[in-house]
Amino acid sequence: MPYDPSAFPPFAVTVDLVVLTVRKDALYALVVRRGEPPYQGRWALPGGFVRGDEDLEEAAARELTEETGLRSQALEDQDAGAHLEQLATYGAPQRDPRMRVVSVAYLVLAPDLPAPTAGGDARSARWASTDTLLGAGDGSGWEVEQQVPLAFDHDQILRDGVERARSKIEYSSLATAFCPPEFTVGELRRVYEAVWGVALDPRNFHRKVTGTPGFLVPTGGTTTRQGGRPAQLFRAGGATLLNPPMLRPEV
Amino acid sequence: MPYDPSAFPPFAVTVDLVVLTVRKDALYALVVRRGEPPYQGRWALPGGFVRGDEDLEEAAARELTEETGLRSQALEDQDAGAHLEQLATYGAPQRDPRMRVVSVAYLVLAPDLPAPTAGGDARSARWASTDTLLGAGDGSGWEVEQQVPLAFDHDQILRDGVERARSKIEYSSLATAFCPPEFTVGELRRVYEAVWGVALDPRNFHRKVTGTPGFLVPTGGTTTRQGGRPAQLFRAGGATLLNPPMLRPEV
DNA sequence: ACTGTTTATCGTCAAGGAGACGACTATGAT
DNA sequence: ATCATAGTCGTCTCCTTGACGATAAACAGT
Repeated sequence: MPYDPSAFPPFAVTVDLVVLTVRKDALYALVVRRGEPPYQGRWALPGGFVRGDEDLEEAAARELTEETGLRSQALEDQDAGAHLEQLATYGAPQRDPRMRVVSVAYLVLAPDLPAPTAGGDARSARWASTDTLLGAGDGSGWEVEQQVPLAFDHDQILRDGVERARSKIEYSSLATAFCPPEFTVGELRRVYEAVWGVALDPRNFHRKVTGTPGFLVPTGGTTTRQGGRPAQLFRAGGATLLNPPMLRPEV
Repeated sequence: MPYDPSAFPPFAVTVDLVVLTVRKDALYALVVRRGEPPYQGRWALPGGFVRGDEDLEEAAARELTEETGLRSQALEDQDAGAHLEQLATYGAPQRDPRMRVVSVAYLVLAPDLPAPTAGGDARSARWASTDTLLGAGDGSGWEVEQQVPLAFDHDQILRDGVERARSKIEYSSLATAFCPPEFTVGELRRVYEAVWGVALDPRNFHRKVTGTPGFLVPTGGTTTRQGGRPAQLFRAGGATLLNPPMLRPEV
């Protein structure tokens, strides 16, 4: 069958990025300010059109580098670079008022290090606390700063990304993607605490992560950067699945 | 900014369905025979183009009904109808030789009941064992029936769908989607055994599922359709998350 | 130098879940 | 009546978890 454009409606395909990091004991997401309509002046997730000859993940990695200077490696080698995985695809007919756009969202987990704004095409980018962005109040609505929703359906995408991160660190070693190449058990614990928004017992956490084969590999070094007694430094081990999982405390 | 078609390359967007069911103690997937090039005569996953005014999930539900007569309900009410959820999106530049196509795959879990082929536009459809389709041998390659790969990248999509189903029944009550509205503990156990390809201890399984609050609700009836002592009938309870999860045996 | 504070790490104990498996029950088939 | 088949209830042991005491090694201040 020859190429018959009349047989299907044309779509634009974009990638949107949920880039998460942990700083100041809270979960932060990268947002950029939109310089043009629609939603001009509003904050949005970074993203852009997929090129004609480019794979979806390639496009996501390209946008990530363009907007943050970060390199990604998807699942493969575990060296420097952020974790990147496909999140979900959003394609409601009216989600972009200009035309029919299907957006493939990717989730990126990165350590804190990168400078907030780096790349070229985003005029202004910043890290924003996901709690603030999503108005994660207790329902009483006392929050000082009334948050303007993100552009398009990006609030929903962000929510889905945060939820994916929250559940995924339960049964995988992905939390290490939020840490620098070398980190202490305490730093890793603070990642879990920030992502889940709970306090964990340091002793039980230490027992769990050091007792899980392949999760952590000691590098021999120690550090005192957190204050207190010097802590052992670790690298992420080869294990990607945690069995049994790290249990998220109830409610 | 006005609609500027030159600003982005046009894509076709399709949905592909991984429809899984359990029959004869094995996991089966729905495949249709392609009546036209490319891959003419080869088996493929059911699917089709997303219409211009249609949401992605709507398109998936429509294709499902067209090809199987099944109704779906996504996450919402838990009555008759198959479970439908988004799986992943595939968009490698050359995955369809005719043009640039991005396909949003959906996963459907259905009870055995439906007649293998129902709907209209698929000339020939059948249930095929996923083990056969994916050539799940032990690596020694002794299998009798040399399986021809599915069209396009559908082998990969099917693999991803099966893996999603396998992992998801661990920590959710989704296995009940493979069962008729009323079922016994034994039937539910056979679902787990078929999906995971392992044998489970009937006594421990019984204790686990009946002891998890909200998983199963007794209907009062009993049945003897499996032979042996009559078994209690249950419906799926409201709980969707299993905590603690059902543990998949090692290896 | 001593004291208090902070963070890391090791140990103990009790409660609960899971795997292994014995025993009993209620059907249909021979 | 006997057997085969499934379902259901218990028991025992091992392991993991959660709660929490105790010690260790750094720093800040007095």
